Amino acid sequence: MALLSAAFYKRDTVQVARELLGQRLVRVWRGKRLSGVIVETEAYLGAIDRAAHTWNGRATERVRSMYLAGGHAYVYQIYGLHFCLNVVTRQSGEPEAVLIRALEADSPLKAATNGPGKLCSALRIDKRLDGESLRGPTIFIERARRSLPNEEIGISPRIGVDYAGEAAEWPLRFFWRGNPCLSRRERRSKDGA
DNA sequence: CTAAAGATTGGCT
DNA sequence: GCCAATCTTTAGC
Repeated sequence: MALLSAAFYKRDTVQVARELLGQRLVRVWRGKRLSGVIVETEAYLGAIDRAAHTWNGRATERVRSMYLAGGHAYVYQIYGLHFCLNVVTRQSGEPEAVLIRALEADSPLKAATNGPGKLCSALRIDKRLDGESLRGPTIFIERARRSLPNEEIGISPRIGVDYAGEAAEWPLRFFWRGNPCLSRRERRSKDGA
């Protein structure tokens, strides 16, 4: 399977977040291949986005890898317990990223991957992978299929960013509609979440 | 230096 | 629905 190209990641963050749906995240750990298909993502839009770690131009040590060129990993620890994996987008110096929120795990992976912390635990992703290339030997993303058609992509506000004021309402969460491995169950009501 | 919160999760009422 | 776990980062003084 072909890796997603370097150019794929250097585009508009929302576009990358949508097109990552259906592609396969692969982690090579102790000679084993741990992988799953991406079914849920969120876009984080840099300085203008109060929900993003790089809001208002923040450039602290933690977020250094968000300033790398698109196609690198940004991994951070949350609540002292969990790690979250992000795909850095756009050009170097443009600190935007896509949070990977859920996977549909490939066999023989057994652990749950329906949440950003859970998928990192299942794929053995931690701070050591922060800043790594996503076209490297230990972690990469393969094209597993064509982009999903629009009607299969659900859209909602992002999860867990209530502190972000107006940005908390922005429709920047994308998910594969009806997939059983989403971090939250898809509601059938009109709000489309 | 000190304090508070967090892009979460799992367990319990 | 509510809350604690657990610790790094960040904001504030």
